[in-house]
Amino acid sequence: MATGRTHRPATRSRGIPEATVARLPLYLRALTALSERSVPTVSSEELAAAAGVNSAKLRKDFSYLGSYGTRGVGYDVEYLVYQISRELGLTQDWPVVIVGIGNLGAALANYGGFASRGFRVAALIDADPALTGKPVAGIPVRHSDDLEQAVRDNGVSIGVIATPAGAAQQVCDRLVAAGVTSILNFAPTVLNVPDGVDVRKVDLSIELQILAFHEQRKAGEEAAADTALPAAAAAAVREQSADQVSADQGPDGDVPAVMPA
Amino acid sequence: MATGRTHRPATRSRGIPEATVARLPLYLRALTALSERSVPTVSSEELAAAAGVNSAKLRKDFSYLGSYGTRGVGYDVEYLVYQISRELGLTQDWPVVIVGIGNLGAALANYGGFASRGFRVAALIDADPALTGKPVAGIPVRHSDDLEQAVRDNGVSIGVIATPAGAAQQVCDRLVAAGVTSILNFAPTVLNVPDGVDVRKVDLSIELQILAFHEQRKAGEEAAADTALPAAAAAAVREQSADQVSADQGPDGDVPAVMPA
DNA sequence: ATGTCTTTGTGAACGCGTGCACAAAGATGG
DNA sequence: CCATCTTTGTGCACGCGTTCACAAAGACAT
Repeated sequence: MATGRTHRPATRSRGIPEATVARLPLYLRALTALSERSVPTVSSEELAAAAGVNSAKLRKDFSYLGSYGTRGVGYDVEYLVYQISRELGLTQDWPVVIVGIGNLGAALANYGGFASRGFRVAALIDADPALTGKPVAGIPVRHSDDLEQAVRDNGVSIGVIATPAGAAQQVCDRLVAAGVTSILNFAPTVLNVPDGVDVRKVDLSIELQILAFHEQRKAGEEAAADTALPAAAAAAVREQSADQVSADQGPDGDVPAVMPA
Repeated sequence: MATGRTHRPATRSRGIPEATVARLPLYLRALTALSERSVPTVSSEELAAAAGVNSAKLRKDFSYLGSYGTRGVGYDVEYLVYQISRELGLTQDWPVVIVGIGNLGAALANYGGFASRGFRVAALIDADPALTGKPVAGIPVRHSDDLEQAVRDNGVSIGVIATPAGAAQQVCDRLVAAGVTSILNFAPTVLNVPDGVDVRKVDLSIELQILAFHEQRKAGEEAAADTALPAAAAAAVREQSADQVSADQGPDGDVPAVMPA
């Protein structure tokens, strides 16, 4: 989900399809669970069920990494965990900086999944001077002025933006200028970044709207009638409802934002 | 991102492609911003730039909704806001229940974007008796025992799961049994749901891992050398690194979880 | 009215991702 | 050592989504 200005050709780095990369963490999670139960091997069928995917798809995904299975037996769990971890770059340490320590930012800082798998919260940044120095999840919050310093000192290449939408682009620019090349964006805005910088978007509002769409479809097919409402009626309803919509809209574009695409 | 057991054929309800539905909220956000600035019309080119997509794609997306543009002029902003809102089902009220009021659940409850666009937090649920009755974002937390009651009384059809992974499936089952047919899942688990129930997954850990993958690619192509490491060396490194990986893994599968797929 | 200019709406081609179905590979038992 | 059985790895076809490129439609000026 790179949202850059220029079109990025679905980064198939070294031949591994983007869709496959997106599923590797899923496999890894399932494999880790098996590993903890000391299960030595799994078949593609079993693992696929655990990961919630098709077994043929899983086998094809693994085939991009190499031939790590044994026919008639399945895959060695420990070995596969290692291979996928290495492929995802999880065998190294990834210092991360979180900008915007509001409700969401604090939740992220406290997120346990952060610490595991090689991700380490190197710094917390917030523009509010009242927060400066206060520890969140055991890490003292630093002021925005220290952003560049924090990024450079820790060799941070991954930044998380959890600020209000209005500040997101500016924060993004500063992160990128300081050397960050991957951004996880929770602010409800489209970020413009130069080539070579990856952006992934997480937007709760969008997720809910998509669910609402399907919910509406499920709830009433009888509403399909006024979908094809005549032009005259549509024009009539236009002003009335447009006002109504924007009226109770609230400050949507300014909330801290929450989720993925 | 329906993660059900059975394969769901990419729900193209009434002919609107899933990919288009996922972009509609993006357009809506851009249009709302224009509306607030009292801009009367936009061309597909301008709007596409604001939403960060290709203009041809945007036009095709809109063509699925109908012919709402005027050639030589563009699209009427207010009218389009209304049409998209209606298509997404945002003209009606959507009561939502949030289960699991930890760091993340609380952040979600406080999320401003919730209130706008027709989403209303109808109830907060948590298993911890210590939280029961305490207000979060102005809404008193109710105990898990009240889950079914809360869903039924409010006519909730959308549920948000922000519990630890271990509790997610059980909570999911109860939500579904109580009548919920759309679920936004923040727990790092694959949820099994019956047909007709939509699940969207939001998983911070996965997003970070995907970023790490690309980051690794960017950082070193010289590491490509040991990618094709000989079988012997691979086998040797196997145990060592496998142990290492699972050792500093931490309780990953149990954290409250955070994001999308 | 007529011509020009802008912008939409869409036909068609292309590429990626998915899933089927099967051959090859290896384990296992006799 | 051979036969059988299991499970991987993949060739192939299909369908969705994206993009190009252009004809049709309307605005606007003369």
